[in-house]
Amino acid sequence: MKGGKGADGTKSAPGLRERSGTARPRMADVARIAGVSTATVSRALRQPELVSPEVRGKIAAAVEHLSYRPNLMAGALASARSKTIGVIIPSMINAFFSVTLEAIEEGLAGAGYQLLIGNSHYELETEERLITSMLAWSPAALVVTGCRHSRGAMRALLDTDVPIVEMWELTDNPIDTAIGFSQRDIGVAVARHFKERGARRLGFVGAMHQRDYRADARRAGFFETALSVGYEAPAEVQLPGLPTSVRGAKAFAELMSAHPDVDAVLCTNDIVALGALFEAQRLGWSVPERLKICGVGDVDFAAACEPGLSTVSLPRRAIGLKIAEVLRERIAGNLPTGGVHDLGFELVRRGST
Amino acid sequence: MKGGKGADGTKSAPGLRERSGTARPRMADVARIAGVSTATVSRALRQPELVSPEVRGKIAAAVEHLSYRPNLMAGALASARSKTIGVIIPSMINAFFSVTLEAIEEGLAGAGYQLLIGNSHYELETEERLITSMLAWSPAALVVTGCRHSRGAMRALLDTDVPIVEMWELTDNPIDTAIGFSQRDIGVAVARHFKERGARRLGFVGAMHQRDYRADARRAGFFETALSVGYEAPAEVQLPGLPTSVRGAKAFAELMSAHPDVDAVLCTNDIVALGALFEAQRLGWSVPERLKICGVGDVDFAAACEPGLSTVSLPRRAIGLKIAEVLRERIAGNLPTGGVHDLGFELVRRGST
DNA sequence: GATAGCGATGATAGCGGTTACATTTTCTCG
DNA sequence: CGAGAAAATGTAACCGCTATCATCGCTATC
Repeated sequence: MKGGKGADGTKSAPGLRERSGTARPRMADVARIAGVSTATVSRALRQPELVSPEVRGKIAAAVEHLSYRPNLMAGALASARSKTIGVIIPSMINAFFSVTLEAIEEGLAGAGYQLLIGNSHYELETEERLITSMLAWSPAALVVTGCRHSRGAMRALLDTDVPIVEMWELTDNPIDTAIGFSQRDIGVAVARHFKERGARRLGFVGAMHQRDYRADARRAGFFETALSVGYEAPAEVQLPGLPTSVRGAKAFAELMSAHPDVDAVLCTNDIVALGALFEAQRLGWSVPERLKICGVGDVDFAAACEPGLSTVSLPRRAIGLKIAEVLRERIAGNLPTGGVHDLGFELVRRGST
Repeated sequence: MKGGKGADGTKSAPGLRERSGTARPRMADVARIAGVSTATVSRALRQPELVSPEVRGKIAAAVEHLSYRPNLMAGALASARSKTIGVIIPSMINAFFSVTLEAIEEGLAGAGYQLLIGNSHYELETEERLITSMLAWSPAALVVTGCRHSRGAMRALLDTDVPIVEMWELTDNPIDTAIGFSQRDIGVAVARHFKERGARRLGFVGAMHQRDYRADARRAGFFETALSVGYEAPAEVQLPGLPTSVRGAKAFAELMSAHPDVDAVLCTNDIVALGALFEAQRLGWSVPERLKICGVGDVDFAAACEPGLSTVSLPRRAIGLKIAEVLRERIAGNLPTGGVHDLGFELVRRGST
């Protein structure tokens, strides 16, 4: 029964290491019952081909009988490697990262890996803390979001033998392996798209200006391209706080009232864009005729609204699967060298542009 | 520099346990430099008040100098407890669980805990596998979603001393602690709400009928209450596969074409409901006059669309914070006994009903 | 028939900490 | 000032498993 339930009055002296009635079986117990040494049990469990079928059978029976589960920490300590993958993302709420996370998990769970997840909250210092504390678990690999890190984090990442993957961004100079796409080029592509669609004056709704530097890269690409194809600098407004639809709607309204000549708006992500889209409808601007709206992310939802939201589809799932693939190779030792994998993105044109 | 980068031609024999140039410092190194025993170092690190300030200073200096990080696995093995919290959720993509996850993390990260996350994909067998493998890490606590488990999982959960929290659901008979709300009552509340609003004939759009039994409990509450307040059994359609907006729109259209008399629809969640809402607009049904639509979850987005989506707001964040709170107490040993915490939900009426 | 070769298994030293217990140092106070 | 208690530190036995190396039969080889 559950320990710790006070009702029985058993005051368990804190700190006293007591084995409750049925102790969790150890490998030694299995070995004893099967009549072999622990070394053989260990082998039978991790490299069965080294053990004779007969003994293997006895061990399996003992394991079954005791319902033995190896203590992974002991194993990890002894072998100096654990079946754990550390993943650091800047936000758990952001559905984009969740999809990537799920894909990593799918690609690796079968091989018995567990995901150790950390949330950096878009803060480089928090990321550094997480990196060092995750490395203290000797994970089989560590996945971080982005290619920009604090000095301390950089040192820790370069200094370890754990395979490192930087995701959701590209760089010429990866610590080890980078898997993602060019954030900047997204801005470029949308600006060009607006041009093609005949927009006259561009606008931009951003968020977390100083913290989310990936979003900032998109913005930079958008602004530079706008200028280079003949626009004046896009009108801009930044959301206070996290990007939500409600805030997006409000910010969009401000943008349009300050710059009524704007006729094409890029929003930092789809959530914001959808807020803007609805606000536009409420305000009576016809989309896409009078006003074009484009988001980033291609959330499930963008395809369902009316008009459909044009957006940039990101390889969120592909990133995760690729990470899993690379990591499997990497851990198996086949792929000693890192590299950069550009998974691209896709501008999905729907009704809103 | 990074190990494993092939360029230098160093073929590192696999399996050979080699220390790269600068070995990771061990506690013994710190002890030597500080001129004390490892026991003292260990104490200085985890119960500083037991060590004299002077020695503490020397140790801190040595730690700093070597940039020593304790090997958490060794510590966990020796102390039979790890600063790890296992959390099993049925889906990582589902934003609801993500919010709870983030809240758990927020409430616990400060205390140095790491989240070990598993995805059960709404499968009880997968959950069982995850439970046993997570328990093999001796986590400080284990959080599972829901109160229904396979026999094997149940046995494992009852048999361990690790504190267990069942979340997102209530039960009269928790394994240890349950923190959530009544799924069934949500269905009840929405049925009553429709009645109050004068609906004549109810409809229901569901998903994952056989897998997501929590959604099923909502459905049951809705159907039973519908009957008990005088409706005939709601017209129903089930989505094939995961609940998405696009599928929701389609299923909703089917429902309405098969049962044109339906004038109030409960959708299993907001994503589906929003698909339905837009489809309704496309089809020219006026909302809420001709047709009322209600979702579940209160996603950010539900407040932004036009008309606003009526929905049931779930205590997603509150659940996570409560879990963190209970766990902190629990781990500190103050709160030996479990219990059931009903965090309730709230029907949020917006324009769509 | 002695020897090498090979597969299967056992013995055992760690992995890097934690902690019960022993020991030493420092107070406290009659 | 010395005894006893309290505080600070050291000693060493684990935690439970992995991995190296030694050992033990047996068969293949000359």
